[in-house]
Amino acid sequence: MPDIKHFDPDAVLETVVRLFWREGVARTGIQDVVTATGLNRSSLYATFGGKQELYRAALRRYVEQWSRPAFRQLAEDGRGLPAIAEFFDGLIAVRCSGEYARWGCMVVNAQAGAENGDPEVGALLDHHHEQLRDALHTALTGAAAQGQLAPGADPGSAADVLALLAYGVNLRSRAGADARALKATVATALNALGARPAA
Amino acid sequence: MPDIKHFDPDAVLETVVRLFWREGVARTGIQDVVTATGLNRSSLYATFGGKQELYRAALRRYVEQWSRPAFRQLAEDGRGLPAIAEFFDGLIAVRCSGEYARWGCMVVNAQAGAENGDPEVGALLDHHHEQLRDALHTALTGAAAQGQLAPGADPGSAADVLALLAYGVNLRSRAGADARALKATVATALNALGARPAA
DNA sequence: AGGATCTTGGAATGGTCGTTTCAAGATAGC
DNA sequence: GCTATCTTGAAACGACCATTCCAAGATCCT
Repeated sequence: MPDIKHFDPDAVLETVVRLFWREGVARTGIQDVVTATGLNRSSLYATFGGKQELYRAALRRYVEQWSRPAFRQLAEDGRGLPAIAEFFDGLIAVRCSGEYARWGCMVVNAQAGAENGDPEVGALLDHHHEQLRDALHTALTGAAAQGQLAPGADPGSAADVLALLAYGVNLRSRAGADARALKATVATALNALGARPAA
Repeated sequence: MPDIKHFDPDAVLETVVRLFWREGVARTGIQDVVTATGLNRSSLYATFGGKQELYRAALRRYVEQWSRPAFRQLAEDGRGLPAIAEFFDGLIAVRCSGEYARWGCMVVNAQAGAENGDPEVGALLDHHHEQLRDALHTALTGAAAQGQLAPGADPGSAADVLALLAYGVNLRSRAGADARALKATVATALNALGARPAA
């Protein structure tokens, strides 16, 4: 009976993610979405609802597609500090080179851009932070169990430090920070956490 | 011959700083500025120019009034790590309590909000980062001279770490992070940098 | 094939944006 | 007090904003 959609909503949302991620929600108009996706306003509104709903969907997709896999891999990698180093290496690589260079982290961008007021977005930001911290905490607990941490170092506190450090990386990368400099900075932090009495 | 201004441009700019700081430039309309300052559009445009120029002026004033004094005090305090701890304590206090609680840092907000494209704003962000890093570097050099750092720790690299940490504090505070948690996190980082072989 | 039901295209909506314009008001020198 | 020069108030500007509406087109079921 009914007609069927003449486009792939998932592919459209992917395009929308990139728009909001790179430009921010404030600087992206519906006209920009229409132009970038190729579909028209009617289909857009019928499929996703208004702009804010579309932004929320894009933010959810970003977390699902980018943050979650990275967090999962970090938490499931049992090597300890090397796993954390690899996590940051991957982060810096995405942030400073390739297609998404200088785009920063869409979640971090949302956090500072005052683009909220939307309670659902706020909750997502908090949840994202918790997930990051938990993944780091898991990896650091493994590191401690393998004797990779300085004696007396608390994995929980160290996870907090590294989470804030990750935010710093995301922020500075959007401003065009150098990948090598960021890597060196992260290495210094990891080294400090892992420092122990000279044997 | 001419008439004289019927208001104090400096007081007006102070009001504008608070508006842009708290709400962000995207969510603040000229009408909001007019309402908050009490003066009308003609005087606004005649005195400051357009919105972007007004935002730049407000950003400059913020750096001058908030960042610069804090950086100066940090750099001129010769105590080393205690000076850095006090810097972060003051930062967290402003970010989490009092009139400016949950406002974040106006410069950091500008960085993530993608509110640039304006090269002058971009240059200001870079300059701000450099100033923060330099102040931390100076304080850390003093700390190293007093034997407060872990052996082999490089003040330059440590300054990079703490600068990114400060960005993290500014970001999370805007999302409502707890002051005590932030203090504990900073303490962990400082302790890690200062850790040395058990004597 | 017929008809019900959804999608699509494109114009149109009211609202808000930043900015401009211009007459009226205020000041300082003559 | 008169005039030149700036400031102030308030209305008005065109452009863009997110959103809605409706006729036309496409699809599936019977």
